[in-house]
Amino acid sequence: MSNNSLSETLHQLMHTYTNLLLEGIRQQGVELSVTNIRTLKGVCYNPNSTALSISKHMQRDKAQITRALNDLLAAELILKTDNPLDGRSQLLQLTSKGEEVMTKLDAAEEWTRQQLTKDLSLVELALFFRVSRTMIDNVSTSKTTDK
Amino acid sequence: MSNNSLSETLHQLMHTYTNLLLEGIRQQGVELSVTNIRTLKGVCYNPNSTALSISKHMQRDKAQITRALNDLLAAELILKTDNPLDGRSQLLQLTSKGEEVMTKLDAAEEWTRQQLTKDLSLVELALFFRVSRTMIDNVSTSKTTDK
DNA sequence: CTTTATAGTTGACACTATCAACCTTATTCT
DNA sequence: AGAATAAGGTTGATAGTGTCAACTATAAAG
Repeated sequence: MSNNSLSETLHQLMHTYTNLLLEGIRQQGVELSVTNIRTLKGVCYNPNSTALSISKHMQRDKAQITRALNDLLAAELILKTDNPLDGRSQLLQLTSKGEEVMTKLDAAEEWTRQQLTKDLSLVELALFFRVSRTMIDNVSTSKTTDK
Repeated sequence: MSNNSLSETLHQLMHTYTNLLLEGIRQQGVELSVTNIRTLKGVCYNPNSTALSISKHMQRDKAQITRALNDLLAAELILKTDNPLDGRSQLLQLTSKGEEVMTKLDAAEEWTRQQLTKDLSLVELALFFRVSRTMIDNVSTSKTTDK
């Protein structure tokens, strides 16, 4: 319980969330790491995604994306097809197996959300999201403008 | 920016926070990892702390604490003294150098908090903390009771 | 048609988290 | 007291995460 600093609160919240999410994912019989799951979600929700578009979208390192995509390819959850508009890149899409897994992941994520937020009103939750977004934007906007 | 799920929001918030905190810490001329910093804070804010008390307090693995304490010892930020009440454990305390570093860390953390929350009212922030705490407790209490 | 930029891959490294095995000291039980 | 068991702490191993730099290949600009 301990410290009430922003730092400790965020660390504990993240730790709690991640473990609970993994538990939900395992319950669904899926064996992917959180990073790979996020990447899969990226492919799912971004039409005509490429490795770079996902990297930018999630603000994560290209290298990490490459490796995650390799894992997803090996698990036959996604497909790469040559990008007709650019010989350097490939377009990404889910396989039908990937779609199935996404359904399970959505269920796991929803289950996790319910566990975490069971005592919270919609208003509280909405404000939580809004505050979180404000914090993120407070930093990332100033970062992108001065570069 | 992308997905509004709880998952993505938390990941982005954590990513933003951690990087900004590290930036603040580096500005203060401190070269410690976030884990070591949290451990140092644990020693600082828990009187008569031992490795185990810190481990429990922060809900982190014993092994991780041992290694963090070794780093802090090597950096001469903490001292171990034999626990007169239990020959298996040692009591931990900050050295004067450790106190100095803690002062810098507090400044860095405060700077980070200000950056992140500059557009937020005290009421919003308090609610954010309360909601976070509720989420953490929603899970950790049910975990500890059914074990 | 050379220079420069972009998409993606690979290697290396630091940090974080978790588990199991182990050693030493305390505690409990008989 | 002595054996069994538990608790504090250390170590090794392994998986996952995040970041940087170097590199290949294509594309775009001059």
